[in-house]
Amino acid sequence: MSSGGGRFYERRSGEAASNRVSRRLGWRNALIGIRDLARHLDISIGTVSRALNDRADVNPLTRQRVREAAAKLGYSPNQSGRSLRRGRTDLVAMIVPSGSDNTLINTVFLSVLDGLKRRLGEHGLDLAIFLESGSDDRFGPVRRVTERGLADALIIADTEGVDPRVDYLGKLAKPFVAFGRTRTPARHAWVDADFEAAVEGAVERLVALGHRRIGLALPDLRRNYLDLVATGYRRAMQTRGLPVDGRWDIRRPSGERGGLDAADALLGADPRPTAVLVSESMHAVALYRRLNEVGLRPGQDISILGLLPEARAQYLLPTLTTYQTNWTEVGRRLGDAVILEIAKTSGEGVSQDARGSKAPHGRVQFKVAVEYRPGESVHSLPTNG
Amino acid sequence: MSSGGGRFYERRSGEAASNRVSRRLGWRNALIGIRDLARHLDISIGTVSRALNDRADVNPLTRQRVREAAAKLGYSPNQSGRSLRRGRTDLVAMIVPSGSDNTLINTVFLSVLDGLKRRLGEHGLDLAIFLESGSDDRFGPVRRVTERGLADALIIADTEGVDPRVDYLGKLAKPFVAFGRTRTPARHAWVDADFEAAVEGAVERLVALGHRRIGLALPDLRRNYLDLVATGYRRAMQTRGLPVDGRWDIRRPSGERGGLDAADALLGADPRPTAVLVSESMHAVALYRRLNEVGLRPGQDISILGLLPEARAQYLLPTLTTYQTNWTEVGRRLGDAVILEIAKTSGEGVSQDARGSKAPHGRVQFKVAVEYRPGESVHSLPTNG
DNA sequence: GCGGGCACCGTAAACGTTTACGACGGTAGA
DNA sequence: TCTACCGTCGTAAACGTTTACGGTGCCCGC
Repeated sequence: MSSGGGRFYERRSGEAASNRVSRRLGWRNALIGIRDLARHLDISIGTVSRALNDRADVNPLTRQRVREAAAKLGYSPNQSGRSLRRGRTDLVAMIVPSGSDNTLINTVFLSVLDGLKRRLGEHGLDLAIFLESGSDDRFGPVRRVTERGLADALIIADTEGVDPRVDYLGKLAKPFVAFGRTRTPARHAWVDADFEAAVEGAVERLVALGHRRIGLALPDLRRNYLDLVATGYRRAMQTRGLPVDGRWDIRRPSGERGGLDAADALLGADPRPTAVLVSESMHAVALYRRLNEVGLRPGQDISILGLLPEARAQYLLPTLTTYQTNWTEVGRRLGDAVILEIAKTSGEGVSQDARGSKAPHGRVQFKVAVEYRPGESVHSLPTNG
Repeated sequence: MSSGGGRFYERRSGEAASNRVSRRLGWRNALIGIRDLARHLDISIGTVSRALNDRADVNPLTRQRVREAAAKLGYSPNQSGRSLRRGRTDLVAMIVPSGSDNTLINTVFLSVLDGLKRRLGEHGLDLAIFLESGSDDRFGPVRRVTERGLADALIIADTEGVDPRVDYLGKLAKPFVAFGRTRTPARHAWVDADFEAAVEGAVERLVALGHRRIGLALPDLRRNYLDLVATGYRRAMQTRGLPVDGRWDIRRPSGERGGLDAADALLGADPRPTAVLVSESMHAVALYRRLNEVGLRPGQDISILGLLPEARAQYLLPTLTTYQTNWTEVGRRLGDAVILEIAKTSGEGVSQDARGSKAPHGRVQFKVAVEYRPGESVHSLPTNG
């Protein structure tokens, strides 16, 4: 019964099927296909497929037999065949900028991936990473993935204020989620950190400690979240009637060199700020270094407050006070949003006439909370400062 | 001519083909298939495929026409169909451990990815990331990828001394490259950093500065490269007739807590080492912190030398002297190795009888060089120390 | 005893490509 | 003029799966 001669429907093309497995190229121990499994069980491949896909019209006993045989022989459906037939790949593509310039994604990548991958896995989705080849062409991977049908949905990271990728994907009605907001008028799904809350909280906290001259040093990259931070900062200052001075509100190139420039600018300002908000790790490092050189101590002579992705705050001494985000949570939210987007479009396609009761049309737009992480780099001023 | 009525071979199934595009689920603006392109050009799909795949037996003029039409209509072959037919997916899977525990891969991930992705891209390969679900099951993703035929080759990261994944993949003759060596007797392809050279160079340099009591603090993770560092350290010490003391040669848990433990152990040893090698960022941070607390200064009272992945050495003050690796180069080497492995197995399958002249059977086994990055955390001892 | 319905399962047609094979027309050599 | 050959292209069969459809028994109720 286990490997006896088959029934008519398999003998018909027996001579071809017998060596079909061994004909697969490049495999010493060839993988087993659904045909092999069906032959082994003396059952049609249709039934095998239905059994494994938990369809209703299959004998529970048969289902059990098929399951056990599949486990024993190590059968698992070939993804290419399945994708071709079902029209979806069970793959989610994440588009990330390449290079080691200090962008947001670069510092928090693995944490986000962790939460994201876990959430996707619960829904049978895999994750593929596509790197952009440089800052020049942010468009190639997105087009490649959509045109070749490589993935069911995309996640685009490191969004800019106007990001051609969201227009493209929106026009194609391809499911996607942006990791970071944009200023695009069309509503699209995104997940982001609550930068406004971070900068508002930072200013509030410093003001409570007696600071009035608060500076802000940002990298001069074209990223939407940097604009959010900048405008949030100005609003927080103006709301409290605090001076907004162009000499304290600066943008310098990314990396250590730019950080040193920023430090020089801030320390050279007259009057100079008593506290500085930074958003990039290397800027913080450079600032510490300059302060050290001129004999000033963070948290004693001047306050430094890290704004966002600073998981590396602990490397600095004295410890950097910072607002951080739970990036794993961001990953999970991204996963949820992607799953929802996929469900929405596939649902629309299936029940196109039942348009009244279609899935909720709202798009996930979620700001993940920031949390205050006290360090040693903030000090209080005399109240009559 | 552009969109006129077709020839007989397309009219035959015209009524079915006419709405084939619109039947694809979930797409508002449906993608274009090879059939659409062929109909548009009034050419058979076989010729279109041959033209796009640069086969010889197609009129150069036709090839040109097809190319232009494909570009104009934005056609790109569907990857599922192509994979199914050709038996390969043009995808390389990289298996990485999840979690944010401080493993090697975690600190250098994006840099490696950068070089790797670029090299793969040159050969038309894409990269997918698969995260392991935890430290318990390092096996699931590997099996999933191979059984479902998700990728043409795998890269497994963070190898252990005996790694079941290499046995499994070796037995299946599935192309793979290990990011990190193993102690498996069977020869397999790997790319790794030259840890031996790093530790040898570190000891040599410290000895030249007059140090004799040199300590080593490693995380107690089960990773092969840590064993390499440990044995390399002992050999380097013994070769020079230097004492190897169990109190200076310690393993502590990963992370800051373990680093503080390590610092306490090293500083409490009597006599205590005058120099310490560390391999993990958080250990270095913790060591700095403890030294700071007890009033000792790195590079003045004790030498600290970072061994490997410390791209974050610049965050510490005084700067951490370190041996670093060009991780982008590692990524490139990984890419080369993967490409070679793929070529080898597919070549074997095609010309199986021409076994005498098969592709070179050697496997890439490459140690990427380490380079010395001077910092401020190393000092010299009086020669009669 | 017969018809209807149900549970289960086999059949075959897709999905979008690639590619072995053969066909056709034209050219050159005998 | 016939044959051989070459360049070019259409035909159709794969690749491995899913799924609509129909068919076979069987039971139940009339």
